[in-house]
Amino acid sequence: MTDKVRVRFAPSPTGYLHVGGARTALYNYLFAKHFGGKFILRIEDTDQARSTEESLKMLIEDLLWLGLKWDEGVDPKTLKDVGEFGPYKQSERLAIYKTVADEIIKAGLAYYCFMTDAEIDKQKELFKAQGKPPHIQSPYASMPLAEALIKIKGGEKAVVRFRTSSLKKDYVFKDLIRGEVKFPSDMVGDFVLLRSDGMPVYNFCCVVDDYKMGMTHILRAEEHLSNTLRQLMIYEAMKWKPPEFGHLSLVLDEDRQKLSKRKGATSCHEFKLEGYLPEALKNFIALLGWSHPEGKEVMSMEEMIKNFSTSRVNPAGAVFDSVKLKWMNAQHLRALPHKDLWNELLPFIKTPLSGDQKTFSEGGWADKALTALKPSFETLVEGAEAFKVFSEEMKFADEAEEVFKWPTTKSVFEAWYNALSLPKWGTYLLEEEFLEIQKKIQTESKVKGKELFQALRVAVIGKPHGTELKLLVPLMKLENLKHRAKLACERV
RNA sequence: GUCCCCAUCGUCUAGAGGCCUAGGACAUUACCCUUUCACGGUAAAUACCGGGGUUCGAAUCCCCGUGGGGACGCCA
Repeated sequence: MTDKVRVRFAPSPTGYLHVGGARTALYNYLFAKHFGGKFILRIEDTDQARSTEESLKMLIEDLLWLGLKWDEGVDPKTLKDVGEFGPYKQSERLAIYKTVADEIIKAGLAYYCFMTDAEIDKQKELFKAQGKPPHIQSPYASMPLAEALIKIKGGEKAVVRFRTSSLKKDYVFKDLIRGEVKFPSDMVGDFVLLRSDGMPVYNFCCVVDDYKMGMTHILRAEEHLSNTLRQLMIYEAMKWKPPEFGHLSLVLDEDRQKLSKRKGATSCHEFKLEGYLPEALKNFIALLGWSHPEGKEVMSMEEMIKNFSTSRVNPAGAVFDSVKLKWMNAQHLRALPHKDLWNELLPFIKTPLSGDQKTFSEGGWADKALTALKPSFETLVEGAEAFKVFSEEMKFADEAEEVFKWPTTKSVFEAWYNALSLPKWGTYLLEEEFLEIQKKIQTESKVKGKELFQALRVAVIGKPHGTELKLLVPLMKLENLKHRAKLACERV
């Protein structure tokens, strides 16, 4: 086993990656890369009712989109194992768990339990009524192993339970994020290691895998904090040295509840569809519980890796603020070189663009269009919306109604239309040509100020507010401008 | 119910006993830039959950409350 840092992200594949899970994955990734260690993806699919290959593919898709590539785990395409500690899917490691369970049974630290669900429920209710903790007290705890084996040979189903009754002490460990945490051993009852169908249970396979896969540090969500006691007991039973643990706080919604699917977007997939950049999502999620030593907020992955430390991870729960995420996205969007921004934006633009518009070149159409429109959108979806002005039919906004009422508007619209109809223009109007027309309308119609500018804008984009016209107009095809001007004339 | 974790502006946070008259960011408001909007700039407003200790001195350490969260599964 190596001294190098080895950490893992161990999701159970039940659908797209949730932002809470994404943060756990990200912190593990940052931690691994910070120390030059390995980031491993392990698939916890022992709950066969919920785990499907379809879900696994969705999960992998999100992880890759985020750019959190793992060094060991499954191949994204074939789902075959990559790395020397495999298999990495728990459903393929059943024999390993069985061997370890047998060892614990042989040592007398676990036993076969034949209790039925009904018996368990009855006992729990009884204990609860007596104000006792609802811990199972199995009558089979004292059954000799040979006897239990005979029952099993006879076809009876049994779970394997870990024996906690003989352990009477506190379990203490130093959490990387929370400091010393102490659990009394009677906090838990005899818990299940192996289900009656032979499938291992989370707390058991987690320990076996973390140990066998050589994990040095476990960074996981707080909901697992109390599970650590059971896991520590298993490490002790096997005389294995436990890794170091760090428990991350939960990501909460606006009501300070654990983030759930019911309220807004919670999966990375949704943010991808809404036009968020993975770099922005990662940056934002990283800040949900971690901070840069100098308080820097907008960061690249390199900066996060360089500065990541569990000592700067906050133990308190963090509310997911989608407004700030949007701001963060805008920051990353605007910092992107136009060529890259254009490549990101293009798949979101559904309206037709001509060939000269689509192809990016320095100082070309797309470059200029981004300069003009970039400050007005914060997501790629909003960006695509902004680009509709170049190809989609114009709709007049409600705010335009007031402009239509001005007595001067009709003459502005007509002057604009007439100017555009002159035969001397090319496919596009140049900025100087537009300014010239504007000037001409002003002097000839004697309209100025907002009566002129807002009316012109309504004739161009259907709204009195928006991008500076001298930037926008030269990007619009003359025929489009003419068409729109005509529509405007028809309205008054 | 039992055990565990957590607690600084509305939100994310800085803060390791004196640098705190509590700093930054998002959001909010005002102003500036701009014949519009957005971007950008400047400024304002807003927080140490409560009570006890310890100390010359507490946001920071300890205790007790309170509040929030988590766990108590043949889920993970």
